[in-house]
Amino acid sequence: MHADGDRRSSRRSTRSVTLAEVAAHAGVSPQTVSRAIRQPDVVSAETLERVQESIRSTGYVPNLAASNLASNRSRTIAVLIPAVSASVFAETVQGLETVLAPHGYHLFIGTTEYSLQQEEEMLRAFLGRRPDGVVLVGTEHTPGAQALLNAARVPVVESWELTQHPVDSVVGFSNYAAMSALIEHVHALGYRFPILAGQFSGGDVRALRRRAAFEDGMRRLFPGVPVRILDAGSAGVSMDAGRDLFRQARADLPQADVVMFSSDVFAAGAVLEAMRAGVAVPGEIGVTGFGGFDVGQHLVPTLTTMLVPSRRIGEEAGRVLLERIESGNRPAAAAIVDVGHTLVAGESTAQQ
Amino acid sequence: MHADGDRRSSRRSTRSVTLAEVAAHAGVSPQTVSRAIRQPDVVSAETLERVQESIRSTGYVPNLAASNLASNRSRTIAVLIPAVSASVFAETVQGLETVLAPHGYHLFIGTTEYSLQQEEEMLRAFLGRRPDGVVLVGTEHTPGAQALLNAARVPVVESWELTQHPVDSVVGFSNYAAMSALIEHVHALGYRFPILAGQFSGGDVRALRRRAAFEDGMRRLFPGVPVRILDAGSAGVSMDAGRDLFRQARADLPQADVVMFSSDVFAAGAVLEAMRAGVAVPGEIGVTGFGGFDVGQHLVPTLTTMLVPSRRIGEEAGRVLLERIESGNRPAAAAIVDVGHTLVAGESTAQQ
DNA sequence: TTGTATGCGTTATCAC
DNA sequence: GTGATAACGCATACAA
Repeated sequence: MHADGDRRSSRRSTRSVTLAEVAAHAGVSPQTVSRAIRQPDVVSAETLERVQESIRSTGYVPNLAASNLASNRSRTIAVLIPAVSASVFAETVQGLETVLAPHGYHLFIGTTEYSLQQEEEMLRAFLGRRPDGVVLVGTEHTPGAQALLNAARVPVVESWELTQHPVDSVVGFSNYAAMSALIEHVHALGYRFPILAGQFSGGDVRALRRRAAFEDGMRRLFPGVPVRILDAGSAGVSMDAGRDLFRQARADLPQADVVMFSSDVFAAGAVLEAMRAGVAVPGEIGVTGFGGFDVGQHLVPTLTTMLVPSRRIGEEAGRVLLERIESGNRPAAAAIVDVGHTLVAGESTAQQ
Repeated sequence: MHADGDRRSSRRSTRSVTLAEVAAHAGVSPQTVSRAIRQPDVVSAETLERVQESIRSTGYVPNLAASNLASNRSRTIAVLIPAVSASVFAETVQGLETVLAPHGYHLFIGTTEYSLQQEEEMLRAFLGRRPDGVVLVGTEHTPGAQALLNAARVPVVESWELTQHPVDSVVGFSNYAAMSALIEHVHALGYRFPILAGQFSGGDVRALRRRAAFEDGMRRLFPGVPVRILDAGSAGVSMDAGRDLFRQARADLPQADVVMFSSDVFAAGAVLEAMRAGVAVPGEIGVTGFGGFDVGQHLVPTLTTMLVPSRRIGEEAGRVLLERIESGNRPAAAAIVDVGHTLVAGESTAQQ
């Protein structure tokens, strides 16, 4: 036993104000200060006033690491996305933040750069923070990541895809169904030789799903037509790459009458390249995108695309997490939320 | 005193593996496990091997909240930006992440929605996490926020602006100088009646700096020419708003021969609206943007703009933080880093 | 309504 | 090279 109240300088490194100091200042016990903060209505009015005054004058900021340790709740959500600078995921993060911040949850953001291996590593590091929830992009993970998630006993929301067997819950849409709907639209317009262009070797699993839908759609709707796919490699999703893909399509596959891009970013680059090169879209060749980005709807011609509710994915994921957390994470609450997708019939394709 | 090693169920809520359990499994003391993780070279080879094996087989994930509490280091950086979905700040976050993640620092992201009041509130909440560093956007903060920052005794990097008197360090560029350079370029091209269009009532302090530079530039370079500014209100920065601003400019200020937008997003919307409306840019009217976004350089015509190194701001901020943290945050290390800006003379303006 | 005792999982200190 | 012990700052259970 030792005398308390004084500062033994042995370990003390921060000079930040502690709850105990506020208590001393207010002439009450630490417990009362804690209560005054977290359940103000349980404390008498005078005491509350005195404590609040002490908090103000001492400049007390509660140490959430200590709170976390003691209460085993971190009020933290770990979010792993392929890249922050990819605007679609930024929208999702914004959606999460909008829903979670008002409830006192803060977001840890990490980027995987489309690598499942890196996802596992970041996950391991993030789980050390004992988050109250985890949000991932995609439904594919390394066995190691799966094991970590299962062991963590924390609500997990996978996103941007759908599966009947999520780790826990999932909020997204079917990339396969969305791309299928798009190629059906192209077929209905009377196009005869669609090709797919995009980036399929950078680790983006969802792009691969869309490619599979294109391939299956070709065989189903365009029997006899060769299935042609242009791959930008792993150069990154940029308008520059879209421009290059479009040039390549014109040069190597002149028979194609519509180029379906795996992202609006590529498609926008293509439409602008077409304009610069004097190629009429949709007159000479049709173009479709994927994503429903702002820029596509302002282009001349506007883009035919598949609109994906990026922000809503974040909002729904946030709601699912809150529900799971509040409910004490009982298994029954697991959810599969399909946010759907919307075909946008723009001017970059036309009835043939 | 009590017997250790067994689990008293009274408080225990997590069933996650603890360091002590790993120690028991390996037949060593907890301290040795801790060392094996953090200073592997201090532990004997056999012990190290045994501990690592125990970590693997138990699935141990260190609790960083406890580590934080004991070591008084959180390996956490608090980042407050106006909005995640604004791509420029997402780039900055990406830059921060790139530099900091390899050093084991994780990012807490919060959004202020361009409100200084909200910045203060989020800051208060974030400081409770005891971050090892703080990154803010802008050099203007509420007195309350200033007080919090000073009391926190943590490296702080302000960004996206410059000042001679930062709270601590600052990484950015002069919005005033950048806009001044742009209007000088417009003047050199022979334009006679520039107007400014953008959003100046949404709380974006940096946009106000640019507006001030425009106003001063007008008086200096275009004496006698009325200073006209179109404000989009607080509707948000979107291509839609850019389109509307352009229409308004054509309708209300037909004498203007160049519209200077406060963001490339507005300018891109304007250029595309001009195309749709059959207005020749730069033939009938010139357009400039601000930011140097990807889309602007692919438009037809390409955008005359001021390129801002968003990502580099994040990278430099990360480096400054690392340096400050490693050096024990001694005041001498404070830095003022000017990342500069680059004029991009595009096709949307022409010699008159 | 308020106070006391104790544990949360880790690291720092110091002894061996 | 390894271990025992005492913090770190707060929240929970229980007592008063």
